[in-house]
Amino acid sequence: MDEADWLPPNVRAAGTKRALKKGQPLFRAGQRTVGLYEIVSGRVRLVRVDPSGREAILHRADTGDTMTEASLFSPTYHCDAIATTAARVRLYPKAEILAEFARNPEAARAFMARLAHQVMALRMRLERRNIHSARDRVRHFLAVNVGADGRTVMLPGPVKELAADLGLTHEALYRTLARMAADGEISRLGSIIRLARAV
Amino acid sequence: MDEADWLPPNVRAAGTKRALKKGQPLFRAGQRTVGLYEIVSGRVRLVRVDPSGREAILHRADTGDTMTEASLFSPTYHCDAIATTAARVRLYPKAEILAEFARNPEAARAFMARLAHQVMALRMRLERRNIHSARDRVRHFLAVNVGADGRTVMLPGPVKELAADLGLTHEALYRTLARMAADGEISRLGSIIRLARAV
DNA sequence: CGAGTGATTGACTTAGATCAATGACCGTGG
DNA sequence: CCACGGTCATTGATCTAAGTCAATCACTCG
Repeated sequence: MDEADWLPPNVRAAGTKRALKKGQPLFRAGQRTVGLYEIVSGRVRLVRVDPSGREAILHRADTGDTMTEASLFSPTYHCDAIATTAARVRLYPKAEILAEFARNPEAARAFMARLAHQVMALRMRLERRNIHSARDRVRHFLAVNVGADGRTVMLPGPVKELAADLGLTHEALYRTLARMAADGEISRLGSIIRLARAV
Repeated sequence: MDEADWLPPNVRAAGTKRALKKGQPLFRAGQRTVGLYEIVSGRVRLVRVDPSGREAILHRADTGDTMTEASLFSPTYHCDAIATTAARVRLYPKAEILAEFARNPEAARAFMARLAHQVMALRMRLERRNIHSARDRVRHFLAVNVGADGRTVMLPGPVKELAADLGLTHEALYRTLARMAADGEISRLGSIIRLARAV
């Protein structure tokens, strides 16, 4: 279930662990790239620091995520990585990975497939963010995530997390769900949402 | 400058063109996947249609974009593609592409690099959408897109397009830029924005 | 020249952010 | 075994930034 499942065993084996204290940098812009990182625990942010010292967050990687995929194809980092919380990370060395891709086309294929799926998923989330109304954003999420029966959606985590994913405050999401339930559009059983497929 | 520049010549050569009328489907969910599409002109949307018949847009591909990268690794489509406007597309056949990847590691590498960069860019745009304030969203965009001098940002297109990218109405963006200029935070010369690096 | 598009600004409205409070639940350390 | 601190879930009240509607001007293109 891990994000790094797709890695071939010998690359996995070459992984090395490292612990970070909160606020500690993992790497800095300009340094030579070393490989693919997997967040074992904690959270790491990728930031670009502008000359005036302010941070612009490029990405937040959470427990289980991988990051710096693009750095495999670039000699140096273009942003800083800083531990947002205390964190443990695993590094899969660039040389190992690229060598494995060269000698094992199946590994390359798996990586490509993984990246392509990420692109697809990210585009979809971005598209969802183009929807202004909270309710329609929720509808979009539900439509895309219905189970095989076409009526049931299992929330992957707490509602608060979903709210962040949708780009809403948790309050706004609670209210929206409450209103949708009141209108009979959905019904809720904890983290299971059932659509009223009448319409 | 094309989105499909990275394609090796023999795959490019295998491309076949097709014209679509507005509203015409390019493919439907469930059909066998055929390859990578490049939009030569016009616009195509990827949609999932829920049982009640409403569309949830997964992605909008514009002139110059490529789409269906993930379909290279899946036997069937999981959404419909429909021409939003009259459009011309070029299809690079899946078999050609995968064969090329197998025989030419450099092509595979280029594709991986491309996907990895897309993932990075998409994550960043998503991160930007997490910023609620219009002004901070603009600041994020500027910080990430400053030129080498650290002060100048060239807008890639019309302001309206940027607004869409930022997830703002164009009015909101015009106003935000006007206010930032009034406050002396930036100055504008047409599509060139210069930051006042004082702070 | 007129149609179409981008740029810009004004007035008004509203959806969602913010601030705040409460109850349920859960692990855990004394 | 239970009290306490933490997080999630939920709802209320208030405020404001951004959306919506609308108008004007400049510009380009056939």
